[in-house]
Amino acid sequence: MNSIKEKLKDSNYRITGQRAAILEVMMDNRGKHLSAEEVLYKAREKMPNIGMATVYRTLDKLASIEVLYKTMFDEGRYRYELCDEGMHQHHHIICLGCGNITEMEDDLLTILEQKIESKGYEIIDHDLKFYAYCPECRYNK
Amino acid sequence: MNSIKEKLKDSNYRITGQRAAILEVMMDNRGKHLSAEEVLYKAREKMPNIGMATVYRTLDKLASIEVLYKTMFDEGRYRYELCDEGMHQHHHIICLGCGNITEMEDDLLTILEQKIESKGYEIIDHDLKFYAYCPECRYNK
DNA sequence: CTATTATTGATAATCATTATCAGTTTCCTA
DNA sequence: TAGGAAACTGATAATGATTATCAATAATAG
Repeated sequence: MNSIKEKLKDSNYRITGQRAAILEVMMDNRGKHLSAEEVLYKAREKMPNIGMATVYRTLDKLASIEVLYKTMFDEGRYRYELCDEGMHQHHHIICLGCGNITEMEDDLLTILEQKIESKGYEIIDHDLKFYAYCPECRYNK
Repeated sequence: MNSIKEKLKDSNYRITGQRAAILEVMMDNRGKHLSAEEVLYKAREKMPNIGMATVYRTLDKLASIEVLYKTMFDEGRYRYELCDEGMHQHHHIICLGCGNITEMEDDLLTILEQKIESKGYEIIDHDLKFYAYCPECRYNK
């Protein structure tokens, strides 16, 4: 939580009411993957006049200083989640039935990364998604 | 190559001039990841009047019978590539410098998948991307 | 307190993709 | 082989998410 404030200060980023509201929304929804539209509606509960342009701008800004993580889950729109510490090695499981996204921690990819780096690449990040049926949807198929 | 024709027949899929052109484009560009727009322009070299709606329709149809593979690389648009045999276990390395996408074969994910399945999930597919600097871009940074 | 600068919301613009629809082609069957 | 049902096409309009524009407002440094 501290480290978020540090990141904000480090990037001479003016903390306004709307930005605080958006940050609050993201912190209230730790672990969830919200679309810009979802953030807009939730933020309007705290600040009714907030506009969608502000939401997009703020989310992108927060992603650029690594307070948020911005990903596209093959559905044609971006989703945002709060960057936790230890967030580096986390993967997503997307349920093909209900669409829910859950996370798993793991660190098995280092072997693969070493393989790639031995070919001269410098790896910055990775992104691993599993498409699956969750226990419930599997049962109801 | 045969298996493509089989897939087409199996899905009572009418093979027209435009579809042949699009398939040709994809086969000429084996291993590349083309956007719909790129396919359109390349297909127009073979058939000048082909329309973009046809390209989208055909690409999606080919993806649905697993002749093509449709993915989104975090840039807001879909890309298509020919499904090779043994395509199942292949991952993408996206260069953050030049944007080139290369592939690697591997099979280390089965361990992870077993872990997830032991929790009751049924895994259908996965998608692993590495964001990196390729040897050349790394050198010129 | 005031000038500079960043931020905001409304709106229009953009970009990729999808839907619509009338005209055309293909295929099946009589 | 003709004729009709069904699939396919291209042009165009519509959609949905995101980005750009711009005048008005708010925050900050001096």
